[in-house]
Amino acid sequence: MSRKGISKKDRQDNLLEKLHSDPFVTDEELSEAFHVSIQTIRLDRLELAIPELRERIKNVAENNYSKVKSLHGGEIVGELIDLDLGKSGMSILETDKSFAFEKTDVVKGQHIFAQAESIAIAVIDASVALIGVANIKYKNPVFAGDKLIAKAEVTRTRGNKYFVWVFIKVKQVEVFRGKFLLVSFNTDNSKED
Amino acid sequence: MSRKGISKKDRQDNLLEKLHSDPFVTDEELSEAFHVSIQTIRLDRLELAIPELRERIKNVAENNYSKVKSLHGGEIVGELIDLDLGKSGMSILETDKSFAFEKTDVVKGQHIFAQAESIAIAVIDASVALIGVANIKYKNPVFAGDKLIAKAEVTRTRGNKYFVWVFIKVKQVEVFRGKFLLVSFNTDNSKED
DNA sequence: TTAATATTAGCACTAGGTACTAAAACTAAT
DNA sequence: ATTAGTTTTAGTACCTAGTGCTAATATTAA
Repeated sequence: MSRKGISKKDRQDNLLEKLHSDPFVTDEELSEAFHVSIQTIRLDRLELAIPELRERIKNVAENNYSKVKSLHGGEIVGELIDLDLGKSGMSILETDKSFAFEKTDVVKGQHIFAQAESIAIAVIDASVALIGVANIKYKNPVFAGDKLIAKAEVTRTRGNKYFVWVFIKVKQVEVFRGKFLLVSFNTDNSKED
Repeated sequence: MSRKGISKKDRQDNLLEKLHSDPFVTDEELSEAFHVSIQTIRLDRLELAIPELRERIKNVAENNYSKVKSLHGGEIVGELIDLDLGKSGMSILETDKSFAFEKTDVVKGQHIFAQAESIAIAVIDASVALIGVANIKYKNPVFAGDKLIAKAEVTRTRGNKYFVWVFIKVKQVEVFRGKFLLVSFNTDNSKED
């Protein structure tokens, strides 16, 4: 190994790590951080097939643009594959490492819950439903990579209240079940506050 | 108004709309779309204080990077303000329109659930806990802008099982309560699969 | 000492701009 | 129609964060 600084291999390993945790660093900043010339950094990126800063930023923007929308935005969590409005519905959610705890690869409950909630809302009417009460059981842990299949069924309707059961399975094995009480608002004439 | 094409005002209105729905368009593409020179587009952007393409992309990337992380990533949902490990904890989550349904401004259950789940996990130990069973009640709707204050308390411990109650309030009014059963893994010696 | 590998340097070129000046075209009012 | 004002177009120099290339210099291993 060289006496001045670290070896090429080590530098490239560090480079990968650094850019993974912060994709917003320029070659110049990297060259200063590693005490090498800017050309060395560029050769490293070439070898490791890491795109330039602007491409990296664009990738982050494009990837997360849709991700945030589907998580945070108005859309359903998971892919809607069947819907009989007012009666039943199904959705599929393909999980990956980003849904899970790093150490255990166990998918966080919030994502399973989000899929269940959103299919429950979808079978009623996404725009005007609010969750009232949910009675939830996680039967088995879900791991990153598992494909979650959620089934929702409306069991009772009373006025603007809907009772919806949601079951989620992974390879025929039930991992979640929950009863959702949804209350629909009358957005048209509800200015009596 | 000019006979060739549209007025300046209309073009600028359209420009704002277009860039809002798709921030990834270059000045050149815009100049072609509006049948004006590239300089006109740049003058328009200057007047409307719209940054250049690269800045726009960077903004999208930076905004969503943290959002996705806090929603999707390993961190806690909400801001941890108090923690007595193994006993109790508190967190605050400030909501905005992005947490809510567009039409009703009602905050989605998944976000409230995520805050509750993550404070429950935090009081045990974020790295090795998994949610087992949750018994949930939403007492009152939460609206965009509300500040959610979550309190978690460990009520019972039995082996690697923990019972945690979580209450969430908005201005002293309880909006959520839930009982979480957390099961901690022994990641050190769990290779007996 | 020689050969191979790693690093640095320099140059031309690129996209997608900014900042500025100047000319041309269109519009409205007298 | 002429003048004044606004709007649009054109062109130049400059910027960042690069690519792609060639060539020279260091460093290391045999």
